[in-house]
Amino acid sequence: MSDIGHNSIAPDSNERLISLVDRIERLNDERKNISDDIKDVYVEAKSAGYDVKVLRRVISDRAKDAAEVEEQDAIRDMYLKVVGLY
Amino acid sequence: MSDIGHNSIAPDSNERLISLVDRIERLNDERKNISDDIKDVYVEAKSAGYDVKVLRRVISDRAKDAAEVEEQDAIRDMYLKVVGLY
Amino acid sequence: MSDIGHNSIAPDSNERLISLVDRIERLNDERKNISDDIKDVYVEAKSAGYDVKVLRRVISDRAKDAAEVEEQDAIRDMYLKVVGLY
Amino acid sequence: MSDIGHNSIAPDSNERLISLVDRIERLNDERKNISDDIKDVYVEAKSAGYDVKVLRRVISDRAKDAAEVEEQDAIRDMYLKVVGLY
DNA sequence: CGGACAAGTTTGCCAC
DNA sequence: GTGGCAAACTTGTCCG
Repeated sequence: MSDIGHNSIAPDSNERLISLVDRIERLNDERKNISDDIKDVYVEAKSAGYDVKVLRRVISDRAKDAAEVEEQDAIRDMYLKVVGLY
Repeated sequence: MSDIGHNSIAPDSNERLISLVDRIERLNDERKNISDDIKDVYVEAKSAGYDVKVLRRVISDRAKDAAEVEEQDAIRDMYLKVVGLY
Repeated sequence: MSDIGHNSIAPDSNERLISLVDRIERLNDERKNISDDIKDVYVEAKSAGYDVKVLRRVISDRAKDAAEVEEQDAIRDMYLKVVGLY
Repeated sequence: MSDIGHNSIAPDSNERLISLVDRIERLNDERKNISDDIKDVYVEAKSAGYDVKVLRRVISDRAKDAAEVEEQDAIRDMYLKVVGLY
């Protein structure tokens, strides 16, 4: 009886599994390299005198749509108005 | 010859070391419990309809002094003005 | 229409928000105090001649070992589930 | 006096800031594409009948095992240093 | 919506 | 003592 349909261990072949693992691991490596590149750019920004923390926030804001950013800012203002900023 | 002053392994006694480890581990546990309590309060806030993400931001703002919050907001506004918010 | 369920801004009352903020800030303070206590114990350990870096490692290892037990059980269960030996 | 070194707001020029933001956003996009590719491979693995959760575990374990080698060396060095056996 | 995974922030350590 | 580096912990996001 075939394993297919039983959520089994080795539905196809060992080679298939090895291939999948290799591909994922390779992609993970690529992604990590890009993350390192991003880190480098932030270091460069810092060297140029920019405020990295704020820069991250700006990047994050641009990733959302403008409406959402403005709404969250508005909520924040309301909360701060209620509890005060001390 | 005494071990003291040699940055040695067992400067005093095993009991002393065990006591230190126990105390630290107990404090770590307590700290974790408080972290869990904090998490619970945020869950409660969410249930009450508050925006948890913004709430975290407000707590964080209040932990800093007002001047710093305003300065970071100002920098953010400048950056966004330069690159735009799209 | 009620704001509840819409990720609203001021769902209940100012008092509720103030209460939540106070509780979180109080818990944050408690947690910080415990962190300071932990720091103190490490200082004491150092005074007693222990190597703090190694001591941190020991604490960390013991915590991981404890976590590892459940972890290993989870892995075993997962693998056994796949193998089909319930 | 120059702003550089003061965590300044606009240390160089608008073009510089725009360039930095563009580069980061481009890298973020690349990284997201790779993440999507990884996702696709997992979907393919699932289609082939593999248990994705277990597969993730295997990938994770292999990464940890690799890291563990250096880690163990570091621990050994640390402990040996304390024992005084250089 | 809850739990796994990734990102970001903070904290402690070390070199200067 | 300070500032950069590394690691721990917290927070946010995404998938099931």
